[in-house]
Amino acid sequence: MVYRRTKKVDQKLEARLQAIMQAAKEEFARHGFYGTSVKDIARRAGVGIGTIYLYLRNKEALFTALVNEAYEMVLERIAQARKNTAGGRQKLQVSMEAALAVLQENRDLARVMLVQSPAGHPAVAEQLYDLLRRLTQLVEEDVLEGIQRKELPPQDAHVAALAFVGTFYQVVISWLKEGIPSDLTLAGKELVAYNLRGLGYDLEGDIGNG
Amino acid sequence: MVYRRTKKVDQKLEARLQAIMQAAKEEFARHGFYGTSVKDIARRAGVGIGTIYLYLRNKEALFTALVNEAYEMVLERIAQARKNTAGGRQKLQVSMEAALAVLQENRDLARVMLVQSPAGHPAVAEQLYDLLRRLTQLVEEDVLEGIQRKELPPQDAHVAALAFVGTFYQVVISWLKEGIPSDLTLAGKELVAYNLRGLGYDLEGDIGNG
Amino acid sequence: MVYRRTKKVDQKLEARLQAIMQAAKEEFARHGFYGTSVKDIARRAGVGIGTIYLYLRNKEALFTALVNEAYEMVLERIAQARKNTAGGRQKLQVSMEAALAVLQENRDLARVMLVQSPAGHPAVAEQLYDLLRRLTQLVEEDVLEGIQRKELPPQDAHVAALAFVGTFYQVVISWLKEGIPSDLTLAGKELVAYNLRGLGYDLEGDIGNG
Amino acid sequence: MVYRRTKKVDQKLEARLQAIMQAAKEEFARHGFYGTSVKDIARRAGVGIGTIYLYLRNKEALFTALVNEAYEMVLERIAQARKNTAGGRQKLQVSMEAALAVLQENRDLARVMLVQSPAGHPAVAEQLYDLLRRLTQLVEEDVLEGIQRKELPPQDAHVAALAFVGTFYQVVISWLKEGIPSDLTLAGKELVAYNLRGLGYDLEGDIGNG
DNA sequence: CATGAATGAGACTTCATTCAT
DNA sequence: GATGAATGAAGTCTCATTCAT
Repeated sequence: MVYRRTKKVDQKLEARLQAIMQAAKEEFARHGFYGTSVKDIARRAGVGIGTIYLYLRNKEALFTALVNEAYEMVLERIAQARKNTAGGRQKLQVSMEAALAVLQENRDLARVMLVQSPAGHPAVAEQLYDLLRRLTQLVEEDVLEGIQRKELPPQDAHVAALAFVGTFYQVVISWLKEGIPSDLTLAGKELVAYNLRGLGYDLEGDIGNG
Repeated sequence: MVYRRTKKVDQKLEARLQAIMQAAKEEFARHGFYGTSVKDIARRAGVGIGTIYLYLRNKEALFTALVNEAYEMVLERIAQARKNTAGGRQKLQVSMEAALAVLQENRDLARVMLVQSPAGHPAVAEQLYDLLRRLTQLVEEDVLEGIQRKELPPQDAHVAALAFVGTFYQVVISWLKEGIPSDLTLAGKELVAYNLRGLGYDLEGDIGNG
Repeated sequence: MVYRRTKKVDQKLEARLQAIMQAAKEEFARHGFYGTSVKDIARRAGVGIGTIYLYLRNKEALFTALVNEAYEMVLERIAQARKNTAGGRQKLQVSMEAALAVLQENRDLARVMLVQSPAGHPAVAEQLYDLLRRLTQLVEEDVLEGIQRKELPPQDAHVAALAFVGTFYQVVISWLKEGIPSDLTLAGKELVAYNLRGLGYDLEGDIGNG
Repeated sequence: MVYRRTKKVDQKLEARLQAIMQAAKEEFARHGFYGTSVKDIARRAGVGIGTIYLYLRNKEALFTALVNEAYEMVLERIAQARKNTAGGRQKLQVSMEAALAVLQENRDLARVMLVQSPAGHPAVAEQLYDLLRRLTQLVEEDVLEGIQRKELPPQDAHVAALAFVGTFYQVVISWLKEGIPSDLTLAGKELVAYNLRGLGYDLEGDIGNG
């Protein structure tokens, strides 16, 4: 009798993987990479230790997978938002809002990626920096475009982009660690203004129109 | 003659402590807290393992001491700079310049504190956040003062302060990890402009005067 | 089929725990607490080092468990013997015999408890003294009863009880360390006579009847 | 100029050795062999660590020396007492009293020898057993003599001697650890009676005459 | 003679990963 | 597929002993 991979079996496997990922997310978010043992994750996921190794190569791969999940989630959400938007300034604005929204919706994942990630294996930390690099690049392109169109004064676009991303990073970290600001979306409005001003956009009379 | 604590002996002890701290700084900067073993540090410092424990209580204390060194260096340098300066905007400007200068002069220490610190024991990571908190508070006070004096438009001073600090954090991280911008002091000029604009200062005609 | 806790598995686990306890018993009996490393025990038990920590919290717990085992064995055996006996003198007599019998049957355990125990952690040494205290108290009660019934002359019951217990302690130690007397049970007969006389019982014509 | 070993120098050396021995006595008495570090002893003696090694080969030798001191003190005191005494029974009696007296006068030393000694290196523990062996032998000879003279009933003299010594051992341990009996000399009277009766001496009308 | 800084062997313990069931 | 008992490498830290000062 041949073993047949039925849809039901597939679903069960998928569910199990999700349970593991969810458990890992919660444990890593709270105790970091080194403070979390594989046993902890297995217990929380309600599976055996060995089972985890059926789904993930090792502990580092598990951590990497989570960071990657957050990574792609953020980028995709931003891409989605930009697709339906035209104009450098608008693009920047919707990007910021999208990023904050997705992080607010996935607090544990955000914590893993932004707070705990640097604590993991260097290779894992690299992922976070890669994300920040891509975000920075995105912003840099918009800034360059703005400069070209004379919407923005001449400036070092790379430094500006880093500063831009940095404002978000810091606010999100504070939100994750201190709970302040309590509402990321609200704080986002302020951030948008800060950064657009910072870049040199003329906001006369239209703050908050976005 | 009995063993006497001569000036020469004292110097040697001090030198040895410095050798250990320096070795630790380099190892931690490169491999992080968990990626560095006490043995590694001992070897690099050219001392026995046990020797390290004559100077520091344990591995965590060694790490803490380094972060603390950076911490105090940064704060003191900023305090010094502010002491001889009047005016909210000027104070912010010299603070930024002082912070960047001291970090540029102590790259390994900066790396330990900013990049590797979150990876250490939670207690150690807390130190970094404490520094960032204090810097944020400093900025927040200046911002509030600016708003009161009508030099700045009304805004959420806390979010603004976080954003302000975030721009520096991100630029410094990039400098530490990518080497870009290559010159922190130069980038500082851009950052100053970005943040003063972001806060809402009117920079007409005087960008770069600081 | 999933991993199931079958009877066979349980037996194996129990056997392994016993192997570890037995190995520890032998090593501790010969080399004491500080003279025995966990590695030694693991090697003798034929298991990995880490395995020991699956069964016992740490080295001290392993030692404590052994002393406790001996402790309870002795007390239970004495309680058993006294349950079926009436009369102060008879109770003392069967207690002595029971104690000697159980020690003779568990030589390594006796060695761990009586010879090596004081060498372990202070907390562990305390267990031995606790046992001796309880035995002394038991005897003291019997002595007081005998005095009340005028079967014994007035005397310091506590000192008498200590002396009583001391005779056994010393003989057992000699047996453990020198092998003399070779037969504890036989020596017991002499000890019984010695102590009953010492306490002041009138043994005229009935020595050895017990 | 030749260095001359004056009496004054000799005295100073002797005093230093005594300070070390005294410090060691106190530390070992309280914390045992493994619980006491050479540094502890040096600090208490008010000398440098290295100085200890000028007087004693190593830590074990220091401990051994102390046990030996107690050892010889006890034996010598007993010998002294027996020298001026005739008669088996009297000899036993004065021996007991001498032993208790010397222990009472040297509580720390007693603690090192009786309580902490088994905790030290096996070689050190051996010394204690050696002392007990010699005491036992002494008693055994007296008992044999008593039997020969028909002052004592026939019995296993070795077991009797062990029992005899054991009563003292236990009472002294209790005194050292619990402080009960509070007065060793007083308890000694009871012990003497216990043991003489235990051996089979006829004490009619003369208890306490010794 | 005296000192105490320096050393490193060795002890305990943890935990990621494997594999027989 | 699923499990968790078993493993042992590797890490941190202690402390008896040495030796330059």
